[in-house]
Amino acid sequence: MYVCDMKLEEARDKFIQAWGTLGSKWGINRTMAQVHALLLISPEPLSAEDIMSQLNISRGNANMNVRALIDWGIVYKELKPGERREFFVAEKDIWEVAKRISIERRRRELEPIIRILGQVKEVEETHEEAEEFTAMIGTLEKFSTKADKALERMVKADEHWFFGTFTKLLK
Amino acid sequence: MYVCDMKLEEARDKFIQAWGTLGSKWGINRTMAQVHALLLISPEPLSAEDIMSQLNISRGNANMNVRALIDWGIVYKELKPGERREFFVAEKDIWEVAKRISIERRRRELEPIIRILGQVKEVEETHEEAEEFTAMIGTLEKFSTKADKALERMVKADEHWFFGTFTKLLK
DNA sequence: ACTTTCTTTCAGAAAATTTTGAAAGTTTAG
DNA sequence: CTAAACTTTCAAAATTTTCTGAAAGAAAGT
Repeated sequence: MYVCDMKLEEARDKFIQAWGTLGSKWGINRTMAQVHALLLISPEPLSAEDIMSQLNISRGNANMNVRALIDWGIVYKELKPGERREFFVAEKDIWEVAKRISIERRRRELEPIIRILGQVKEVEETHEEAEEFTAMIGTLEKFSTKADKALERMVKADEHWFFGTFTKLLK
Repeated sequence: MYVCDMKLEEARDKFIQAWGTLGSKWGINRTMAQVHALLLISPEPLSAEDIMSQLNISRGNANMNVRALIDWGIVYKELKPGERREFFVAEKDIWEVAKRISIERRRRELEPIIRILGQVKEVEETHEEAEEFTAMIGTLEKFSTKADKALERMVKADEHWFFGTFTKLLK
């Protein structure tokens, strides 16, 4: 093994590790984030076997997390001609990745809470105590809806979706 | 127990539950989010005891999570004259809450990854393989830095806008 | 149809995170 | 100083999440 390879491997590992940690702080599991990191920095498509051996994880785990990444739309299956097995590549356009993640999280997390706020706001208004409660729920609902709309606009806008609308978010 | 109280309690519970679930999807633990929800919809400051009994959690757990919320700057200690024990109130201005959360997450999560990307980019450039790697790391670094700056600007821009409405929201 | 090669599933195991509760620490009052 | 009233800490227990690996499923070649 060459000295220079060592350095590159070290850097790769460090990056994969860090990306995994970041992911786990954002409600994405560590391994899923690591698989994503590995695919991001791999110039060539990787097979399930590659992912398993490079990250030291089981077949089932690798499969589950690759599938989840495909669900999120940030990893693609790739078939090589003359090869039976599947290979995987990450979406390399980071803006696209961020966009897809924001779409997914909006759908999975923001929308459910908005729905529940709507339900909960319909509590009987016959008590004084309820007034403060519904006022807060109303505020939260307004906020969530605004955030939701802002995200939606962001995603619909083109190339500069992020900056064009992100800075306007709170105005 | 009155029928109308039931309905309000139901709604409160449902909201607390939902907020807890949301939190757990965002890397905030369920109980911490529930304590936050409870304080958000409580017109009066609550004591540790109140939180323990309303959420059915232990003293240690209540204390730990209240402290974490205080660290995040979205819950405050409040001392009542003539009372020995401490009471807690949530920041009721949702924009302020969102701002504080974005400040905290930027500091705790975005900054560390930017630091690591910087380190990792300094890998030896003597191999062809390394080129693709450093290119991707560079892209990620640029993206993260931009996101970081955007968040910073957002928070700063908000400060101006925010002062106008600040006083009237504090009752 | 059968074999080979690869993918998916899922129940149980392992790991990580969260919670508890009792003990230790702190503060205030007398 | 001592007791009373709270708050904080932390090791062990409970819970939740994640991972494994063997078995079942699918697809392609012969």
